[in-house]
Amino acid sequence: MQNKEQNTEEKIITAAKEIFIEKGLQGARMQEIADQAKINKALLHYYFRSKEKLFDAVFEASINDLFPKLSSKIDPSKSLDEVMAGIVSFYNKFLIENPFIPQFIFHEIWQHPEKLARFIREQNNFISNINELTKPIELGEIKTEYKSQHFIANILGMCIFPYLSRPIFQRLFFENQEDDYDQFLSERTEVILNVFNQLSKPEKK
Amino acid sequence: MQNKEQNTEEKIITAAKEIFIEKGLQGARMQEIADQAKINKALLHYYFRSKEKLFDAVFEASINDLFPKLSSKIDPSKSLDEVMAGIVSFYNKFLIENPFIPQFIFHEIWQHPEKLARFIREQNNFISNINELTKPIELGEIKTEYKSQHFIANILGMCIFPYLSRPIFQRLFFENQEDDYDQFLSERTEVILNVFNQLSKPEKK
DNA sequence: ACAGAGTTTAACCAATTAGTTAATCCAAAT
DNA sequence: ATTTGGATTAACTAATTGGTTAAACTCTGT
Repeated sequence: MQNKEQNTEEKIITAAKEIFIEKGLQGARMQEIADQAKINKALLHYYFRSKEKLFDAVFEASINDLFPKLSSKIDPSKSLDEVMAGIVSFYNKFLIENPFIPQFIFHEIWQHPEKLARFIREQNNFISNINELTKPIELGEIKTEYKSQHFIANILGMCIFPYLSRPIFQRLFFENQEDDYDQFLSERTEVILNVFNQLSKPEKK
Repeated sequence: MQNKEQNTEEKIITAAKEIFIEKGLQGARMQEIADQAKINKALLHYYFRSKEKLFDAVFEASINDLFPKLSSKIDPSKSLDEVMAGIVSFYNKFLIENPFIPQFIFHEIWQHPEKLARFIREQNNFISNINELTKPIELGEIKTEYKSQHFIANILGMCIFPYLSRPIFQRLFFENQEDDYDQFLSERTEVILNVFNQLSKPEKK
C-alpha cells in the first residue's frame, strides 16, 4: 500500500491507520504496526513517543482529511437544496473511498467525545453554518421535522449506516457479494436526495 | 447494579457487559470485571474458561434479549404500515433502555461478521419475513426507493444513528444537556414514522 | 577524511495480564 | 459427624507488550 516515495513518518501513519482501524486502539500491537510499515518497532517510539500519541496523530490525519472538504460544502449563502445535494453526494463519494472512517470516528466519539467536540468546534464556522443552513427547517418548511436536529440525524443516519453495517448487511441482503454491495452504495446518494426532496417540496408534486 | 438475588454467573454477565461495552473486548480487563462483579478473578475462568468465551456469552445474552422481541414485531400477516409503526417504536423503546447495545453490536459486526450473520439467519423466519414484508417496496409502492434494501437502510440508519453518535451530537447540538437529548430521542419514533408516511402515501395528501 | 546530526536497529526491561493451581470453604447428602 | 463435590480464594506463572537504551549506520557539510 505505501509506495517508496513515502518517508518513514508517512509510512508509519499509513500502516498505523490500517491496523488501528482493523483492531482498535487497544487491539492494535506496536509490533504489528511496525511490521506493516516494514520498519523497526523502536522507530515508532522515535517518531511518536507512545502508542496513544501515534493513535492521536493517525486520527487527526484522518479527520483533517475529512473536515475541511466537508466544511467547504456547507455554504450558508447557498440554498438548503443545493447544500444538501452537495453534502450527500460528497459524503457518499468520500465514504466509498474511505469506508472504514466511520468506525474509526465512532470509536473516538465514545472514547474521547470532549476532545473530538473541541476539534469540531474549532473548525471555523462549521457549527454556525449548519445552524444557519437549517433555519428553514425550524421555520416549518420541511414536513415532519420538529427540530433541525432531527433533520441532521436523519440525513447522517441514512448516509453512514450502510457503511457502518456493511459486513452484516452485505451478508444478509446481498449474498455477500462485494460488487452488489458497491452498486448498492453507489445508489445511496440518489435515494437519500429523493427522500429529502419528497419531504421538502410537498406541493411540487 | 446487580442485586443479591443474582447468582454468580449472572453477576459475572452483568458486570462483564458493562465493562465490555465501555472498554471493548481488548480494552476490558478480567480483573476489572471481577471487581465490578465483586468476585475473585479466578471465578471468571471457572465459569467461562477464557476471556473470549466470556465475551461471547455476554454478547449472546445481549442479542438474545433483542432478537426475539424484534422478530415478533415483524409479522408478515400485518401490513407494512402496521409493522413499521411497531418496529420503529419498539426500536426506540429498546434503545432508550439499552443505549449501549448499538456500539456493542457494531463491534461484533466488524470483528466477527460471519458468526453474527449465522446467528441472525438462525432466528427462524427473521430474514424471510423481512423479505416478505418489503415486497410492496420492490413493487414501487413507496416513492424514491429502488430496492427494499434502501428502505431498510434508511429506517435503521434513522433509528440507530442518534444513539451511536450521542456523545458528540449531544455536545454539539444540545449543549451537552442529558435531559434535552433524552427528550430529543423520545421524539424520534414520531419523526421517523412521519418520514415513512410521507414517502409511502403520496396521494393521501 | 572527519565530525555531527538525525535515523535505524537489536537487545533488553519492567509492567501488565490472561490463565492456572492447589488449597480452602460450605452446604447438602449419607 | 463425615463425606463429597461444587464454589471460592490467594498466590503464582508464562507470555505478551509498550517502551527504553546504547550502539551502529547514513548522509551532509567542511
